[in-house]
Amino acid sequence: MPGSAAIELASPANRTQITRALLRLRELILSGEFAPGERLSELPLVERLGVSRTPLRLAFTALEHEGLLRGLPGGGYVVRGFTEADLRDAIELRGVLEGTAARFAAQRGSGRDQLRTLRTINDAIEELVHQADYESFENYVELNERFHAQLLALAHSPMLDRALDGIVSLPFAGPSAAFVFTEAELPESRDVLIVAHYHHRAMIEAIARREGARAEAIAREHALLALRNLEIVLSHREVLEQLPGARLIALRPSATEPLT
Amino acid sequence: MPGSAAIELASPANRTQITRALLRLRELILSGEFAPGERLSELPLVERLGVSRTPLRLAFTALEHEGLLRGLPGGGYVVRGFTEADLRDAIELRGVLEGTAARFAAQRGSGRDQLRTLRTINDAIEELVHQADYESFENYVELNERFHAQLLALAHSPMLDRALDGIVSLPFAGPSAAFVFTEAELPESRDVLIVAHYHHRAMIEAIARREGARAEAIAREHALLALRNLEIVLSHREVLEQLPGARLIALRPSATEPLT
DNA sequence: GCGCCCAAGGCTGCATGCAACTCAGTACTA
DNA sequence: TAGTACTGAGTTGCATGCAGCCTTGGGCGC
Repeated sequence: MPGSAAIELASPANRTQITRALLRLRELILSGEFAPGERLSELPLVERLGVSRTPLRLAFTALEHEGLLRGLPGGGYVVRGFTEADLRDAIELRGVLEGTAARFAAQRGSGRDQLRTLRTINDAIEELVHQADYESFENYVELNERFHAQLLALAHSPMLDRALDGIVSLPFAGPSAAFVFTEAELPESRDVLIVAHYHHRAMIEAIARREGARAEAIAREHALLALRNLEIVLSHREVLEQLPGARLIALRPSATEPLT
Repeated sequence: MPGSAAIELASPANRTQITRALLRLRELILSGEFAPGERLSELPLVERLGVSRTPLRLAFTALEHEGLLRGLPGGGYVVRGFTEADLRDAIELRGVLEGTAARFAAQRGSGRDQLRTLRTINDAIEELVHQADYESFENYVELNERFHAQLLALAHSPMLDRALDGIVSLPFAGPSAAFVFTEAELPESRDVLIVAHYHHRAMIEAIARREGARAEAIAREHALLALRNLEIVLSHREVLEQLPGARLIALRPSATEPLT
């Protein structure tokens, strides 16, 4: 579940009623339990989630800032829907921001051992790229997330962390979200992983050589790879269903099943 | 007060107790009433703001997401401080995102009349650039904000809006924040306005010609202008005081007044 | 004298009652 | 028939009481 661990913000302590409500509610929304635009009333959810209205409201506001809910002028919240254009923009924005992270990393080039960590992660990825079993894939996703997290760490910019959080918290915009289709063993899957791994290597090289502009360009192109994945997913409806929050996406009429 | 109107999010209706608490509390924080790292307790603020604990807490969470407060693991909130590096990064990130907005505008080039609106705003700015009185300056700031808002509108990207909101909501990162020093009539002020206006014109031209890369580069450089302003402000402590949220900034020792 | 433990105060997390607001449906009037 | 005003249900906004947590200070034991 990408993005679920993104905005923890741990404002009040964890394992509170707020956290309970937040996790459960986010799960319900991403599972498509509510239709986009549907209003979420407090009282029905109170008994459904087993928390009282106060923490539930705080969970609402958290989800609003996270982008999954939208506040109504007269009070109350509705589930937010996304268009295909939103998905594309979110992914491209992630590319822009990760590109900035890569550039910062190259320009500032502080942590020598931090860069080594990045290399270590990527070496581990290399061993998985050519494997086809499901477990390897799960490991790949895990390592891929760590790679991107480490890249961000190399940038040494809390402000950049914040900005990227706002994008990655969306269910489909994380660095691994679009890989879901690989699970379905679509034929295009293998090559994408190889290219992605090449991007990682090139990025590391550019950062090590302090080639900021190149590092930025590669990171952007790397995200566009996810965009390509998304196009594939959008054209395979049976795979799309596995994408978290798929029910929140308003498909273009052309991609929609005919009205029966 | 840049950024104060940024995240309205109008979640619950306006003119509520939450809004009252939010506006007043933000004002108090930006005015430097609380030191960075200082803990904000609910009860003292309840009597000070005249609202009860419930809306106050919601205001806390809003300010946390806005970036002015930080939640403690054990509960409670502290005022967040910023380093000079944070300021620089925030401004540079605004440049990156506004650059993306300009590129989107160039690539998508939808609204012909929207672009005309941008031109109209900039024509109005042109008449003010060479005036020196205070009223003109206020109008300039107003028009400058509108220019940047309109540029964002041209991008037609709600996701981009969101990302930029997260940056601009910071008190010193808005497109006009660094212009405060002009009020103090520092000698460098005039030329900056002229260059900024040139950037605006070049941006419009690039967008009209669908030159995405150029539009992006100009917008980035345009933000770096604010960065230069910031450097000037940071070296004039008497002007710095006028920057909203100045008391939240941890100055480098070199720029700090000697320990007396 | 130093360190640990205990207790008390203060603070936040949570639940719930009350009030005000919004919206929908209906009936009445022009 | 169309428009308006009213009423009612449902919902959210707000305040406050209570309970549990963390912190801090003092006292006691080693």
